[in-house]
Amino acid sequence: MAKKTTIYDIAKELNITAATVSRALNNNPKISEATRALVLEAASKMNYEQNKLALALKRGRSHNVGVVVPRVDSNFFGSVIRGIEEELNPHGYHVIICQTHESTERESANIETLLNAQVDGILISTSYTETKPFKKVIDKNVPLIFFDRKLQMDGVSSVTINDFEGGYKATKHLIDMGYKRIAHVGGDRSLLIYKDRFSGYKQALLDAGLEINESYIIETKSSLQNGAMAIQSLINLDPKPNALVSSSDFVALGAIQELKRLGYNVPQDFAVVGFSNEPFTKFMESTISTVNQFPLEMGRMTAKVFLEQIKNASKVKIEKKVVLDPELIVRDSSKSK
Amino acid sequence: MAKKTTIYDIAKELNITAATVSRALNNNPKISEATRALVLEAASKMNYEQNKLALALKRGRSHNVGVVVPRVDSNFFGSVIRGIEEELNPHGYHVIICQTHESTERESANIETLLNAQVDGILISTSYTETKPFKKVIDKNVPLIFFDRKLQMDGVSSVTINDFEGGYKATKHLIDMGYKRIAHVGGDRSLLIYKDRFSGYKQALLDAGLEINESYIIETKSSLQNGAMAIQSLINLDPKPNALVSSSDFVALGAIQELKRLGYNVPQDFAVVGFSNEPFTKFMESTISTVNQFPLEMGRMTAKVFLEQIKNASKVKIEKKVVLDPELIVRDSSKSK
DNA sequence: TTAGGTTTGGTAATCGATTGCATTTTTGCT
DNA sequence: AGCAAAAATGCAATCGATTACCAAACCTAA
Repeated sequence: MAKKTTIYDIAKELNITAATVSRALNNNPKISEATRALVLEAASKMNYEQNKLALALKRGRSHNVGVVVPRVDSNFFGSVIRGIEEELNPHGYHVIICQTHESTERESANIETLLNAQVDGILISTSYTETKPFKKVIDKNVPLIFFDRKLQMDGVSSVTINDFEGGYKATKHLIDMGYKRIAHVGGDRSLLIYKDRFSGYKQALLDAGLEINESYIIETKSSLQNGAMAIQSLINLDPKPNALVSSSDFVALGAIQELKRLGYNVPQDFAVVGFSNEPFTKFMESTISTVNQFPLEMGRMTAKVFLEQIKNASKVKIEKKVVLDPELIVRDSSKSK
Repeated sequence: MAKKTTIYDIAKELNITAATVSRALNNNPKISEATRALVLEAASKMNYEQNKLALALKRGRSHNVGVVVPRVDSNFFGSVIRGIEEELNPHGYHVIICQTHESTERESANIETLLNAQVDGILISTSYTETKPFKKVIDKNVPLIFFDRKLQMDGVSSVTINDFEGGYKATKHLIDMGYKRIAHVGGDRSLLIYKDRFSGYKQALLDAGLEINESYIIETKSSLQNGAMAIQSLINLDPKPNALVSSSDFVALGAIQELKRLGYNVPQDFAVVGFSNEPFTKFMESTISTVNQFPLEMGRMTAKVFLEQIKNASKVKIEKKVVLDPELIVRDSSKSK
């Protein structure tokens, strides 16, 4: 039940004022070495520790930053958070995590609570498609940074990967391997990341002089089951596709499993490329080609952009767009025809 | 740059005192309905929001809890954190995450910073084997709860799974399937979880009247590579084992891959059971038997124990040990002989 | 000796909210 | 109308630290 010692306790002990104690502890040059030594000794003897809450109230900075993600139990977001943490901790910042489960209501609620917890910044991978909910953050002058799933807002920085390039590379790779009837199974295209990956897919086809077959294009949520279902409908088309670019590793895996169940050989009869480089894609017996989004780097970079923004708080608002380059990882599921 | 409005601003606006405003906002019955209405209206008009920092300083409670884990980018800890979050958020608590990377120095540093960030509790999966670093937390009267990787400390609650039972069930399952020469590849046994899993393994053998072969027992860190290496050494023994219980899914996978590379059939020639139910274990073409630790429930339960502890803060210290029952999940890697 | 400069340390306001106690206003009752 | 009880609000301290401004004490040089 040790009552915490404050600078007042130390002051009383030494018959000086709290102001002196504070200055001594903060290496203020207006304090003589003699008293400083006394204070430091008393402080350590009394197990003094600065109360960060009081400091935060005085300074108006909590040294906490909020991170909002759809979920924390996926490798991608887990790694991003890890990157953010590793970059921010050494600077004395703590990371407060919130999950939205892709619900915009929850996302709003999370932002709300983070704001009045007085966080020094909000790093978010949003599920919103409109900027309205973020106006308030801007108004309060709280640094806001998007990562992965961003929105286009003036004066707001973001760290993303080039999703267009990711979609393009994956598709071009399949084309280069000789596949010509390439399907696309992607996520909700009202989200920029999915829209961009899709655009990359289309562009790659166009650049190769291949035509875009609307019936080859499926929009669905990321899950094994939806991957299987996608195959079921694609396989009935005439001519049926012989390759698939997905914006999700889970869809890719579901598709591969279904293809095998139906007796197709992957990649000979049907090639598949996923997206995100989830761990299981390289653990499979027959590994899955995918696109690496460098989540650790994304997290680190997001944190760096935040720190930069904090430093220049007084100056003009800066808008920084960092776009990481995705890496195509070719594995068994698309290796040869 | 909207300067935040405080209760003083509202007070000035209405020509009353801040005390009245505070009471009105807190539904204190000493305030007349008339003024309360006025205050509420002014508050919403002026976009008032309570400054939690000031509140925290006054109350001595920050409504933040610290969660310390080896890492956040694994499915197991990610899920535990998710469970904690989901349970704690509705009660107004925020979760501050720290990673230790299994380093005890980092763990100490994390505890230190959490303490002077004035967290209301620390939930931790420790890498320590001694209780000394936690004395300070106890002294400061900050609720401390261990989960998964715990230490035995008087008056400290914990939420774990029955690791002994997990090891026992996995081993007994292999025995029931007819395997008699069962090896064990586990983690550092100075950590309780690994020691217990190992004990379960031994007990299952003893109960079945099988003898314990010391050369079948390997202690190593969790990784694919170490799994492969374990197989390399086990396979040279005479008589060579024909099954393996591991305390890690990664070791199990590494072992399976190496076995296949060497031409063995899994599970006919050699059965394998892992531990933790990592996602990839069920995504593989040939799935991996494992032990489910119910991480989401573990997280939720840990949070509940914390909330309970907070509520009874004034009363005697309570020590609550929650032990979840692990579930053996039988899959391809051990299904038949 | 004295005006003026340096050190060193103290005083008191501030950050934003809560709350025990005192005071004022209102109400109710005779 | 008079007055005690009840209701509504104000005053000021508190949580723990920082810091602008002020005030001693000491020193220096003419």
